Amino acid sequence: MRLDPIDQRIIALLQEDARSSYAEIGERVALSAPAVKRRVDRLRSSGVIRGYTALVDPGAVGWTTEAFVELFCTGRTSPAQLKAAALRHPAVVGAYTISGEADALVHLRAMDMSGLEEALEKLRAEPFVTSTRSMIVLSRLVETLAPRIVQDVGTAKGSPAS
Amino acid sequence: MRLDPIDQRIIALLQEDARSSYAEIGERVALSAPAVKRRVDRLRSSGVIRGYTALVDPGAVGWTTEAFVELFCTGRTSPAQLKAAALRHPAVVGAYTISGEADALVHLRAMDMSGLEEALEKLRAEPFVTSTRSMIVLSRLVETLAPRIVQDVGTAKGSPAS
DNA sequence: GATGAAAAGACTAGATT
DNA sequence: AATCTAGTCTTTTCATC
Repeated sequence: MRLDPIDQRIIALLQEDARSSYAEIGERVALSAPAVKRRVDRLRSSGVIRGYTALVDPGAVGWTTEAFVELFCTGRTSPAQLKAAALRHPAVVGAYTISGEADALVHLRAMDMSGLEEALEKLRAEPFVTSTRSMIVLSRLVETLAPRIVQDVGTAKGSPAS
Repeated sequence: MRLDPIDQRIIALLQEDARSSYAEIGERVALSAPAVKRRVDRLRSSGVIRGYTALVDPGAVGWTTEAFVELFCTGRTSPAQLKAAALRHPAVVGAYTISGEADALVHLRAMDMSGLEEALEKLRAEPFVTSTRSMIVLSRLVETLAPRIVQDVGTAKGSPAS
């Protein structure tokens, strides 16, 4: 799907505040509210915008412990298999197949250290996991929950505009 | 700040769809719309809800390449120093101090491999970085952009409710 | 094909009970 | 916390470019 500059600005505005009104957005992109709504509807149905979410302070809701775990797997473990396993474990908030020594990297979040330990234990019990290497998060320095949109299409070379 | 079960359900509903109306939420938690708004306002001003954002498919906006990079730093590099550096680099979408061999883990997102390379190069140029170890993401299997809320306070032991 | 204008219905936000 | 009310927003329809 092709995104024109107005689409991009609308997406950026919705990333900043997903609850802003169409009228508000329209004001900033010089379009009427219905026109904005039509574009947003199209962006949603085409999958560019997957949804809207509230950004919640993990600590405030009791989610204080997290870790990144490198997974070493048996010979031929498929990404689909890994994905299915990741989805089975509710503590998994991110999972990626990666290059390098390990086969996958899993991002775990738990309420406390014992919860993390329990989640890790369950993960290690997966039949295809041969070993793991854990990196416990000591402090979260930065976390951009939504991918920032490219502001300058074609000119940017790997660095998102602020 | 204390969250009662209704607060938690409201948060969960807003995480599912940050654009749902107060009336809609009120229906599902058996409260009037104004009552829901008051609670949401309180959650926002107390910092439990930090904001609302649109979830955008990174690929759809040209953000196709990512990596996790372990940072090895000089003797005494402070978390504050790391954080400041991370914020200077727009490709950094996540940064954590960690236990284990490395001192920090940085999550990078770029438009393509050359963008990633460039971002990595800049990161390595930071004076406190002695070496790095990169894990290029081959495929994103799972990514829960918002931390899931605990549904059963006190009973859950490290695993978020679905 | 996309935009703007207008109208009906729904929602928000503040005051009151 | 619910109700009420005025003002605003959303959403559909329709005409226009």
